[in-house]
Amino acid sequence: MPRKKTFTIEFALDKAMELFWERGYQNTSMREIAEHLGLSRSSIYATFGDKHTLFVETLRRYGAECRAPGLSDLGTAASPRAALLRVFELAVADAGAVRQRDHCLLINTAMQLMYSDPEVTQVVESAFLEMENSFRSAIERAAAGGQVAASVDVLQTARSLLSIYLGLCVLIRSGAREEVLQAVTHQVEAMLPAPD
Amino acid sequence: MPRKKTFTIEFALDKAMELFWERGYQNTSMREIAEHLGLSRSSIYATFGDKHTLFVETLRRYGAECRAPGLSDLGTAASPRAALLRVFELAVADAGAVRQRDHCLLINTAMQLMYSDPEVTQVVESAFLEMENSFRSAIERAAAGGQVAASVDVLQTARSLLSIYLGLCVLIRSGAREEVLQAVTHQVEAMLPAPD
DNA sequence: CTCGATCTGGAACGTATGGTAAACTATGCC
DNA sequence: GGCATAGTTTACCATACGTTCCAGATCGAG
Repeated sequence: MPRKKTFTIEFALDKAMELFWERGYQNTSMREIAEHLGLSRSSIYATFGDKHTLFVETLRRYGAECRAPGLSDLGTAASPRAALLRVFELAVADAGAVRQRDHCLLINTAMQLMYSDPEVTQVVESAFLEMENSFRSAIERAAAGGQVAASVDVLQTARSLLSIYLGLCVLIRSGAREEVLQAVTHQVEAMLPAPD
Repeated sequence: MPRKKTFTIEFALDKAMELFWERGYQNTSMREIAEHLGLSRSSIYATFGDKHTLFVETLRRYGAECRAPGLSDLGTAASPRAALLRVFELAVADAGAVRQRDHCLLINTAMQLMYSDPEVTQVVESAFLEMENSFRSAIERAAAGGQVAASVDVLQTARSLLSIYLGLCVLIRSGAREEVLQAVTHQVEAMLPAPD
């Protein structure tokens, strides 16, 4: 039987993600990844094939594991409305802490690789759809629980929240001031009014 | 006196912008730009210095000339509220026509070049601020004219519209379905309610 | 027309990149 | 302890990029 790998695939993907995350696809070279990983390039090529599939793999893992902070709680939280607000507050709060690292690799990718890359396009599209659905079901639960008024259009609000969230990520990345980000979260609150 | 240039700087910037616009900074080579422009590289280098300053120049021109379609009407339109809605409707309408070309070079840039490029950062920041101000004054005028309720928080709404607009651009770029984009524009309408 | 300044085009340079081939090394079974 | 198998490494290749250099073309002034 042969030699064993000195690293796990998950470890490699996480490390690669760190670089893709803050530098983007084009700005990250395989040499940098290899160095960051403490391996030589050939090992990475032997494991993942080429840069593009490594990136897609990374993207899939990101989609499965991370996504927006707080998003995974939407389905289970006792208070769906509070959980919704928390998604936006977390984004804003983390923005102050780590400015350089964008909080949505997906958006980053959407803007960079959509030029003729159907594989990436599909991952991004389905991720956005999943976010929309998470928002939608949380709003539905909140409405059912009497936390938000029944008058809110569930689908329209879910899709608008998605748009606002994506815009928020862009603003964070571009170094927008705290007040701007706060204004957006307040607007999200206003979009989920309590029943009369 | 010497020979005259066979092209104007404005023409060159416009042509270069077309490529940067739909391909991004990293994905556009000076060779492609030269070919697209019908010139040789030396002429471009002689005129603009290097790729980075050419891009910054392009970005400044874009900021000054284009920006979001319909945005320039915000200050002068007879009906500020209609003009506001038009900004979003135009973005959605153009999305169907030319899917590949993003409708905001600035966002594209924000996501790609913010990594350690202070010059670009400043252009993007001030452009976003200007958009925010355009929204704000339009909302103020609409409120003064009785087109929207006095109860809307002007600044908060302006900043939220900015976030929604940026998110809309991301969604368009990622190939979102028409219904999603429509939902967002309807939400914008709802954010600018008529007075009771 | 001549001269000098400027522009243009193409060749060339240095570098960095994604990717590959072959040598080397460790593992587990006989 | 050999030996096959697979992982790791070193060195290399071809390519594409940003940029520069130089010869030739083109214009205006005298």
